[in-house]
Amino acid sequence: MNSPEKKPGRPVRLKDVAAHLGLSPTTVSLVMNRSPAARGIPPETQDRVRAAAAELGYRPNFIARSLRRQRTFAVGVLLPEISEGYAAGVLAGIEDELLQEGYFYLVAGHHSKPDLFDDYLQLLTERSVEGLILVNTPIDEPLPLPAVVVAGHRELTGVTNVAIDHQVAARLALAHLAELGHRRIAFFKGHAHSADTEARWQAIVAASRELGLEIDSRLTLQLSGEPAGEQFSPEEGYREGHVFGRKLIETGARFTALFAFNDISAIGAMRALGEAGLRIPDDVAVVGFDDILSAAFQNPSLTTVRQPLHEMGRRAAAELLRKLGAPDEDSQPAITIEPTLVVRDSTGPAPDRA
Amino acid sequence: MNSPEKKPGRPVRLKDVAAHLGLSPTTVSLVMNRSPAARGIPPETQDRVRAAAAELGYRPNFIARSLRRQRTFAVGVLLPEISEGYAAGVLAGIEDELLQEGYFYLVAGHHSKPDLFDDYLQLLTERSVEGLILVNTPIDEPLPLPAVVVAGHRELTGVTNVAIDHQVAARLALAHLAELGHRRIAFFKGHAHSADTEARWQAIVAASRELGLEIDSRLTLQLSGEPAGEQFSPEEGYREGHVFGRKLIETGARFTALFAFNDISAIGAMRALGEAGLRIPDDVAVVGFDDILSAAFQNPSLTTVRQPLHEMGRRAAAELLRKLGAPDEDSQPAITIEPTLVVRDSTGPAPDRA
DNA sequence: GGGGCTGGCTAAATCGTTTTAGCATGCTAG
DNA sequence: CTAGCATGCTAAAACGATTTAGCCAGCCCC
Repeated sequence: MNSPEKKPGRPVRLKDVAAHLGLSPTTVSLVMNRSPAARGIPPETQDRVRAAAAELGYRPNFIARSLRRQRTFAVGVLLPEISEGYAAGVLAGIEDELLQEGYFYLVAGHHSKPDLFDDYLQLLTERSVEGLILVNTPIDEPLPLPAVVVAGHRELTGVTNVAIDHQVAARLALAHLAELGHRRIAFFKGHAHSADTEARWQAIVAASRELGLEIDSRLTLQLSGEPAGEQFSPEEGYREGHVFGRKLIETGARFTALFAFNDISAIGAMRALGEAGLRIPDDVAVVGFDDILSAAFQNPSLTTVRQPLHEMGRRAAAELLRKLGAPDEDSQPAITIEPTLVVRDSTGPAPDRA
Repeated sequence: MNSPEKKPGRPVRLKDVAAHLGLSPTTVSLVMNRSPAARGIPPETQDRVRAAAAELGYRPNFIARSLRRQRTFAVGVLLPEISEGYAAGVLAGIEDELLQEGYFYLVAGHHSKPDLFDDYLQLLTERSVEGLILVNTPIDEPLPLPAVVVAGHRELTGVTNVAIDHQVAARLALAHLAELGHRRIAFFKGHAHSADTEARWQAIVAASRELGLEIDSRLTLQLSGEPAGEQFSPEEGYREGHVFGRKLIETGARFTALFAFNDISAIGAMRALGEAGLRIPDDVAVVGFDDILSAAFQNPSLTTVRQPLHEMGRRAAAELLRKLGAPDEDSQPAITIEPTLVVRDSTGPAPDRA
């Protein structure tokens, strides 16, 4: 009733509409596309064309159109693994932006295998995607298409890198702790293979200086993490957090707060601290990073720095579309996104507030 | 060095290869596609063609090929929201299967808005996807393409529904509890809008009968959950679990175990029970459903029924491809997947084991 | 020496659009 | 009366492949 013609017989083509009206395909095409060349076609005819198209249920064939116009309105997305949380969050943002702008995207998960990575790059270009978004995907060669990288590991000329603003992240977390009176803060550094590790640590060092905090190297533990290319396992991270929580206590150095590299290790550490008889947040305050789903469900719930994954995806997609629209302008090398601090129950006043 | 020609100048077309060899495009095409009609072309020429293609870096244009062959090797995926955990898990499975078989997919997240849903269906068909996979997406009209549904809400003729085997799920959980000596078990039923609610409850009733367990209606609470179409919020679910955990205690009816509808509500309930001074698993055993990431990180870690989301996605994709390959055979109306029980620390022997 | 066959290829149509170049027709202006 | 110019359309060539229908040369055989 609501849609005029839904015989699934076979799709109506431009030619059918033209024949039905006794006009040429050219005319119908011009009208349907509101082409400037349709200037010469009187409004009355235009209405007839549109009416017929609607009546017959004409839908232009995107494939044919793509071939002719050399535009696919599709971009390729490369990521390690869809169900990974980080990638899914970013992808959701990418999707929102792209669909809104009339684009679709093709996704390929390379599971961190470099050879698959190249294969998929091939397949995507074969399918004529117009640009690429790489999420958490290391790449050294220059890319054959306009590209934007989220959490890029390396700087590539002409490729925009969308990343979190580590300065802000570090300041948010440390200012929060400092304000609560914490002076002796322990840190988990990221594993060496992660792109974020070094930048974040530099930011922490800088923010500490600003706030007049001293960093005790005995209280700075580096997560070993998974070797690059291995299967990402959250449980591993949790276990390591647990082990490192114990290690912290064993150092004997006094600390009243912990800023972990991510929520997973923070949760592991909370468990270890609890087992050692320390109360959170009364004896030790804990701040995580990422704001994964579990963070809110911990006991106590975890204060953490939230990465706005959705927005990072959106911005990455928007920047790519901008590039596609204006290929000649040179693009900014980086877009940094401001994280936010989600204060929950794992942080409170320092016990030795003097 | 490894790839002969990577001038990004402009892509090499079939015609270029033909010209370079002094042959016709036809010949090159026949050879490249290993078409049966290439029978008449001597191996020597075939080798020359392939060598030239490799040398020039020829990659067939998928768009042109799709237009001519009326095959896109692409399917459309409709889901509520990518970053939703459930959907992401299923999508990862879909992806694995499809990429392996040389297909790509276009995803559209409709955010549970029925009008968006129809729009995207249009857009996907316009892009000539060959089939559809709907994840957790309600639909009443028949679909214009071969389709497979994951967690379908309704039966549709010709559409295969991939779903978890609720019988097995209920038996796994209840047998585990019964074996530990639990007789008085509380239940959280799903909200009325969920497709799984009714099927699962029926299965629970049946399994209880098999195991000789009685269901106490006072201990059976129905989650109100989000109204259909609202934003899915895990925190809501957690809060509701918390409230319902308290309600259970307030009923005054004795129970030694809880089988929740999902992990989120189980986690909320665990918190409430703990706050009421009950120890888990010593006083009350708790079983969840889904095995979300957080389940493993709870204290105590949560025993739960795991839905093999990845496999459900794989099976859905495989079934769709089968349909595409053999459109005439009638397909099975349903594929049920066996869940597994992940035993962790939230379950133990019943306190009143007599 | 001519019909038929085989081997090795190719011309041309086709998929469903977009787009460039231009054709009638009628009116206006000089 | 005719050049010029709108007006309203269309023919045909793309886009880059696949596929059908055949062409031509040479050879065999009777």
